[in-house]
Amino acid sequence: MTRPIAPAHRRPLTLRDVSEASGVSEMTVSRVLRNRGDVSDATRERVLEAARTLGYVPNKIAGALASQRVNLVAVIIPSLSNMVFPEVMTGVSEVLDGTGLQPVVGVTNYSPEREEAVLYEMLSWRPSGVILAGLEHTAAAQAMLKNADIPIVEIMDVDGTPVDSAVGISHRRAGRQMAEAIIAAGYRRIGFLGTMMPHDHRARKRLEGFEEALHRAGLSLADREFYSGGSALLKGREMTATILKRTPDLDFLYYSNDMIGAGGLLYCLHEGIDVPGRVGLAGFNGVELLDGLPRRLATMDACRLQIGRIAAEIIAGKRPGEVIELSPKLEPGDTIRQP
Amino acid sequence: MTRPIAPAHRRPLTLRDVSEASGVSEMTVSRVLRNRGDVSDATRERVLEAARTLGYVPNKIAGALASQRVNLVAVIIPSLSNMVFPEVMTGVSEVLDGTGLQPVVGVTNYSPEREEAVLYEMLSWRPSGVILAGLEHTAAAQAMLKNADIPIVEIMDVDGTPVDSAVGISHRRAGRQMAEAIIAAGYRRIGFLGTMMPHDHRARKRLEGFEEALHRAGLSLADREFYSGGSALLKGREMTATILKRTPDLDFLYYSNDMIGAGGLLYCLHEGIDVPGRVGLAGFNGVELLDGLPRRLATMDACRLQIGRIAAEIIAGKRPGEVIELSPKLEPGDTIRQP
DNA sequence: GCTTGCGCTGTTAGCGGTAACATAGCTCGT
DNA sequence: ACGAGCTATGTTACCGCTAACAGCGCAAGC
Repeated sequence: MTRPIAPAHRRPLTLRDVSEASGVSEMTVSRVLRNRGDVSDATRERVLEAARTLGYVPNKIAGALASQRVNLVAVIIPSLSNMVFPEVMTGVSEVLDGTGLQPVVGVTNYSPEREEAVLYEMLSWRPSGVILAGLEHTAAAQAMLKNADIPIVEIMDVDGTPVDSAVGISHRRAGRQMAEAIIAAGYRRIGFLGTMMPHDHRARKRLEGFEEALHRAGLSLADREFYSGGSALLKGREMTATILKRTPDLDFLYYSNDMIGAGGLLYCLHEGIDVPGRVGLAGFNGVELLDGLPRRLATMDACRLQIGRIAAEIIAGKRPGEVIELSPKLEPGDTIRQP
Repeated sequence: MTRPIAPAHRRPLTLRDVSEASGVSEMTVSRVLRNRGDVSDATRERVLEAARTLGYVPNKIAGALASQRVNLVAVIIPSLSNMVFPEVMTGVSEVLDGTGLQPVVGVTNYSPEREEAVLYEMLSWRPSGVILAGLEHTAAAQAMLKNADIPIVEIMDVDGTPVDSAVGISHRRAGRQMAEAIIAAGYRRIGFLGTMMPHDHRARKRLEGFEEALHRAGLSLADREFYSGGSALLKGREMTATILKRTPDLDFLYYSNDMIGAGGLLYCLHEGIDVPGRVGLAGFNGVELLDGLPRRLATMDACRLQIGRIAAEIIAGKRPGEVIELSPKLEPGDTIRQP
């Protein structure tokens, strides 16, 4: 391993080094590097040249402390591995890119305690704003958010009371709408398949809305099956086999996410089960993956990209903070009978 | 909403506020909050109590400047949306979790210029280490890395010269091994399907190794098909249709990643093509998704979790820096004839 | 010629912590 | 009884940068 080529005992470069190398004051160097204030072209060139040849990288820690400004936006999400949050991040980045603000991601793995810890850590860097998933947080986290005195945007969900702003969809309503569509299509023996995560409040709310609509129609869930961990596609396959064996007369399966729904779809196709005639299927999220499946799974778009964009716009001050409810679109695909 | 105990026109809280509230010096407060040095239990309690009721969150900016220590590790990767880097991140987090170090993710979208910009931004926060994907960087990025005087780990690939340490697999060798297995299984009319990204050096190296092994066996690629953007699963499906129409006598399809490979597999199954009898298939990466497919796609594990772990161990100083080549395991699955 | 105003550059005083050292009050051994 | 050796706490001097203001030289105005 070659330790970098450089004077053995290098002191890290500072503005002073650049200032000495270019024969101007540190302040002038600072102005040049930040493009702030008037500097003559000649001086500017000399400074840039010196900075470049020295390989100077400004110290944002010192800069932030002195200016009381930090160009960071904390983005706190439950997981990176389920295709939904990366898309939110895309939206956030798109908008933040032009503003000089920089997203910093923290992952909680659906643990409220971890969320609290990540939030504490992030706030200690004094970011310009916080975007975080969900409306449910520990009391301490809520208190920190309220105290922070920066824009806070809670995303994905609007069923609850935000600390400051919120952008998302109503998962209760989403569940309700899907149930209504299923009932309208004539299905009656309906099963639910989902995760067991106690802290996935959005999945919970969808299920609540779903059951509520069923009850209103005089129906109730005929069976349900839960999982945790593992390959979602595989789990979807397995759970579908299990639930259909246990309750053979089910005529619809509602999955809490598209990935397990896709597994279920592949299972049914493989088993030669008539979809959507004998059994109808629906998932949730509208992930891109579904486009490649042999048949298009019914699903509901969660507006992820747009949520990311709007949240970032609020943080960037391009838009007033408030509660913004987006309307997910039901995409019937090919796995739900047309009534 | 209960406004926490705090004045309307709140000045941000500092150590001084806590020190005044608890009647000790700022230094003592600092010691308590960092668990450093001796503090009597009575004082500690008083300070913690004061900090808690005030809702004080330490300012790491000031702390880092004063102590010249930053507990951040920059992790710079090309993309979050392809299932491979999230797994690397998992490995990194697992190891870093116990160390007080914190990963900060930057995404480059496979653009060298963006990588350079992200690196500059990250280095300006003076992290304790850098983990970044690949061995190919702009000259300026290389220079920054060399100058940074912190541990640098380049991950995923070992075919080239690292700045400092490297952990990964040889993609040339991986391509070669897959070709050898395919040839040994008796396939002769081999096609390649992959991305068009000019900056995906690892995919490029795999293809080079693959073709090299073919040539050595007196063969060459019978056809090839490229794509960019869109749903990988769908693209895999479409490209497979295209290439098989154009060159109907192909008896093997080598995909540059598992996602398009899965699309191809679904297409073949749907078309009733005998896999692996009439056509064999193989992908690359060993993504979890494949577990749920109707048939297991042949692939090669890229050791992503382990790469993340080892890289983090090097940064955390638990392991000497060096070039570490891992050996990917060929998983023949069900889509390659057994010789 | 002397002021006025502008363009450019420098000086001073922190930002909110922490390292390093200083000090006050003890307990002890002898 | 007294200094050594603790423990618990305070003091001082920065860390590297920027806000705010001060100053200088020079062209234009009168």
